[in-house]
Amino acid sequence: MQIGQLSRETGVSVRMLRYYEREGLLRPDRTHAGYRRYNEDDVAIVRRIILLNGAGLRLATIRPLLPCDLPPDPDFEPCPALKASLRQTLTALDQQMAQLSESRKLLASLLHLG
Amino acid sequence: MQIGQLSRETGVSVRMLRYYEREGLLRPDRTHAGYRRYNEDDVAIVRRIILLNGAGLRLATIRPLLPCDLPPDPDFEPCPALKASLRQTLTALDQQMAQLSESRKLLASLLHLG
DNA sequence: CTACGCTGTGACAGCACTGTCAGAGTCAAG
DNA sequence: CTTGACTCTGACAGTGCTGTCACAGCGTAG
Repeated sequence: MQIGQLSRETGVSVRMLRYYEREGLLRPDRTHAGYRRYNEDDVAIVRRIILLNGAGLRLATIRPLLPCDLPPDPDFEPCPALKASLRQTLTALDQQMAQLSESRKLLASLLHLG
Repeated sequence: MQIGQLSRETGVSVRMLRYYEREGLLRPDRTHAGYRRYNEDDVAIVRRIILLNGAGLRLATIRPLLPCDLPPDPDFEPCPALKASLRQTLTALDQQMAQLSESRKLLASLLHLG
């Protein structure tokens, strides 16, 4: 499929899909005319990007974990450095969730919602 | 206290404390020489900013809820518009927590942590 | 062939946040 | 008075993300 369709299927703007590629998160084939061609794996990748990026991870953080654990490679084993980085990301995520929970509490109290 | 001490006490850079003021989140008094003077309430406000901003709320979102519910005004009642906005923020926070939880799950699975 | 919609690239701009630097005033200690 | 730490303002820069615009090529339908 070409970029417009991928955009419609994922809700990500064409602009951002090209940006993802520039940042090394997508590597679509090209037609002879230079048009990007995406496949279903790319749809899955974009959904994963949306998920992770929406959780506050930056694209550079997401990049190394994109080829992981997709259908073709369920037993993917990240290299030690990546695993360490993942653990760190996980810890940061936990901290952020705790902070979010605190914020939620504060907001709820402002609304007298207990 | 002056800005340097507030910075040390909160861990927020002097630069950002001035930025908070510019954005209307802080309103310190000034000495005759123009130096900003902060009090203990300001420390509490900055901590609140850190909490909310760290949870992804932007400063403009935080601004209207800062004078709320601080020691001097435990029975603060936000105006209807603000309450609506708070509810909206709360919903967004819940969504973000759900997303964070999903992301966490994904990351954990990549680490084979169940 | 023409028209229209899609795609390509590159540039410019904006937001929210953050750092740094320059030039000048303030103030307490020696 | 001099020194050194602190403060003031304003400007410039950079990051990460996002939109928009201009100009050009592609490709299909009429």
